[in-house]
Amino acid sequence: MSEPERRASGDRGKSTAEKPRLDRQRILEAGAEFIEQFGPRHLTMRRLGTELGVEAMSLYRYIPSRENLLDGIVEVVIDELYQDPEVYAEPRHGWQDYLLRLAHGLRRLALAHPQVFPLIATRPTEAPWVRPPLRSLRWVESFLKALTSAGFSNQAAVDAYRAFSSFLLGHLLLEVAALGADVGPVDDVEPRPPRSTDLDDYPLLQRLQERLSEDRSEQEFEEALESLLDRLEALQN
Amino acid sequence: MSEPERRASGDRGKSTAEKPRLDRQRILEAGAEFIEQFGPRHLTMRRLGTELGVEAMSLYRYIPSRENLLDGIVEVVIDELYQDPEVYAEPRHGWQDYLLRLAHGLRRLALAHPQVFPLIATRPTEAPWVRPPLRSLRWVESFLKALTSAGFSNQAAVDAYRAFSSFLLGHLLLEVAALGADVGPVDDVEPRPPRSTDLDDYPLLQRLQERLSEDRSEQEFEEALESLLDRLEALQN
DNA sequence: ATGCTTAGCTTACATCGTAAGCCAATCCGA
DNA sequence: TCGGATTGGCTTACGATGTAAGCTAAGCAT
Repeated sequence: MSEPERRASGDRGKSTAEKPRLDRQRILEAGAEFIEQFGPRHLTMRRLGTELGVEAMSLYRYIPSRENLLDGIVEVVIDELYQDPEVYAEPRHGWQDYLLRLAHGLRRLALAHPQVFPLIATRPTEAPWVRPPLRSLRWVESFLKALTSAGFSNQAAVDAYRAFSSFLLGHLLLEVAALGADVGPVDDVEPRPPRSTDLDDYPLLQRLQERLSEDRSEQEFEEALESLLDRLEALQN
Repeated sequence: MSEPERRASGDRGKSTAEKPRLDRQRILEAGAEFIEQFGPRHLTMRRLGTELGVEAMSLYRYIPSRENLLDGIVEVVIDELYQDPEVYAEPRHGWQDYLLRLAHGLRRLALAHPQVFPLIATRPTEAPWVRPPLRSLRWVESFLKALTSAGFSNQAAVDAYRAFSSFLLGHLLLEVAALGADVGPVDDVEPRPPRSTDLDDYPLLQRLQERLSEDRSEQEFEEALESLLDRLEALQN
């Protein structure tokens, strides 16, 4: 009424626009920020709406559901790992260097987003053999490539991927929990129907899918346990 | 009206009573069972009520809130570890034996309750230095006693506790997730105000509380990472 | 008998996710 | 220039949820 037309004049958006228009990316980023500030539990459609100066239902033009919103937020945050110059950079100095960078990158990510990290760590992944927190097909492919091309057998590379995931998950989840993050059941999700993924862009994944799907949890557990005991032995006395 | 008095006659309850009366324990057990069957996401006060043949609000006479209900369920399930004869039994054959039993006991527990385990793993603990999944004061005390009396220094015992927790959490959480359990944010919780706990019964905890509260995540991470890399090196070629 | 206590029920409310439909502003082809 | 189509956000509405408040009937002790 009183306000002279807001979002005025023909110059579309780009200018000083105090209300830059809604779009999926903006929503996801706002969501990530919101969670970091208040914890996932407080992220509701209505609150995120008001945060963006908009009604809750407006979000649904860009986001099909709250579940999908959370998935999107996780993706957005994970994507930072690609922008991390310390991590991205072809494995120049051997696989150990690669794994070190990756581990440190993920730790940095977790510490930078302690509230989002539990989502990264516990939300179902797009395929059952993709394990958090290294939860994108791209990273799995990258991981397997680094190891196999360093002389690991396929099986060994897969085993390494699993061991690496378990290690990161356990340590980082406990570390952010200690920071007071809302680790605890954040939000419940139905086990997802395995969205049959397109592996065209991921040759290694395609080739190793079978092996990746095998259940070797028992052996993995026993081996890691034994190795842990060895390590602890060194602490004795 | 028509029904001739149910829960009849003076013989109080013990008999054939098809409606055995409500009490906290019974509610928690029903809750655990319910979660195991349908996943935590579907556990609502009303549904648990009907499960017990009772209105939702009746539960509140025994349970202050849903949060507390989940806590109780976790406790009930964890308590099974004490009943496990493979685990409980004073550390007869040295600390390694003790840790092996404990690890296997927890794994058994996780596999027996894949839907509850994520709660065990991610719900906030009663003190910040109690780390899931070994999340009861009793177990921490027991753990520290086993190690210190086997010659570990206090610091070493604490370090061992942390390494052990991370190991179990990572491996077991991923293992039950692979079983299709609702790992993903199950239910969100406010970080709990550290309920100042009574440590009178736990002399070691009392003595080591300071050390247990120190933040050594960086070192722990680096050491475990290095050890993991060593282990993976053996897989190469 | 009388009043107290107990255990479960009824009602009510705020908040949530989201389905359905509305409406004004913009865009586009004539 | 215009008039329909499209777009983007809003309004309303519904069922589910956790839980506060108060009720009531059965059993108890006096």
